Amino acid sequence: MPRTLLERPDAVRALASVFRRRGFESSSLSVIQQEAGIGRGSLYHFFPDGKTDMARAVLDQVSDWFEDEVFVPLRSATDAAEAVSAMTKAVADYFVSRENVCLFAAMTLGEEKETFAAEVKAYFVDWVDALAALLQRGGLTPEDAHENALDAVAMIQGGLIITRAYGDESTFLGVMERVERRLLAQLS
Amino acid sequence: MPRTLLERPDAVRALASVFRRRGFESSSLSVIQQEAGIGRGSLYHFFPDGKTDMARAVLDQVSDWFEDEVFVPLRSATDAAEAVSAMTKAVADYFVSRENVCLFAAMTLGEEKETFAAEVKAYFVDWVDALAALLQRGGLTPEDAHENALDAVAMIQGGLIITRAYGDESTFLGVMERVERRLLAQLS
DNA sequence: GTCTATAAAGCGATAGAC
DNA sequence: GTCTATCGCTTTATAGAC
Repeated sequence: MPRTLLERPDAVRALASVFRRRGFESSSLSVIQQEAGIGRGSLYHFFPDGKTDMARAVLDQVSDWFEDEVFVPLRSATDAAEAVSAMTKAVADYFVSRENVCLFAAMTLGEEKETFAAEVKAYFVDWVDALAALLQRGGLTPEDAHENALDAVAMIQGGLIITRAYGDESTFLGVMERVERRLLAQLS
Repeated sequence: MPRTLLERPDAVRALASVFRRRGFESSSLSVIQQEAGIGRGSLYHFFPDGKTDMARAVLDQVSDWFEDEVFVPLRSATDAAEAVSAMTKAVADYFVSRENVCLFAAMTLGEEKETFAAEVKAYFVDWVDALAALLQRGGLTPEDAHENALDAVAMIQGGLIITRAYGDESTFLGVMERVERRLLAQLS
């Protein structure tokens, strides 16, 4: 008899957690089976093309979250300062609750980097461009807006790396505070 | 007869190049053998404990380079502004000539992250602390110095990620320019 | 939709000749 | 110091019962 009946989105969430904790390449199917609590049969039922399919589904889910919770709010905001604060808060909460790992950043290294190069590029382009457009609406020149947006996203991503190296979550929160402060300073 | 007689440092350099291009976990011994041009027998002669030994040797070599070319100059500098410019130039040249990959950052994810956690932490602590001490000598408060140092290293590391995602080297050079400019602005 | 058993390939590591 | 052959194990993926 089946252990548990699963919805695909639940499976994707469980996979994402395993990939964040162990990395994509060292998450073997045996490990995934154990740590996600999903049998091999179910995995290949939901993801017929195997591990690559699982990675794609996970990246899609992360991408959807950022689209809804970060990029759309940035694009539709009228108050630039308010939108900057909302973004830094949403992003800080997101990564703190997800092992301080950005799966798109992880995909810029290793085996699967060519496979997902287009998706990874789109993620960062969408983020930087949405933030840059907001900063421009807040009064910055196109060049300043783009540079400040790119630097902010870079600082967030680098902050995740250093936070994992330090093993100290407050490091990331400090970085996020200063990202917010620096962006707000540009708007005033 | 032996194909080529190799010195260990040459082998380490070749390994580093393979690890940067393919990542540690997807560099199988067959791949290493082919791309580094070192036979299996030689690899286990130089690195008796296998892949972990190879990774340790590569990280040690990177660490030595940063110690000599970045950390020591930062610690011994008297002119803070000059030292900031020297650091950003050295670091920019280094990563541009090495596939825009920081192997220590790569080791914050995946299989071997526990194995090298201490070395990885030491690398980032040494870098941030050496830069913070310099900024403090340049007139910043201890708190401001440490925050600005950490943010600079984070921006560099995040800049590498976005540069790989964009597939465009000039992105990294732009980030490095602005890291330099921001640090110099603090010193004036 | 989930299970177990198994196939085929690749893995890291070792041994022993040269 | 380098080579090749090989061991034992794990890997991804598949097949077929339930």
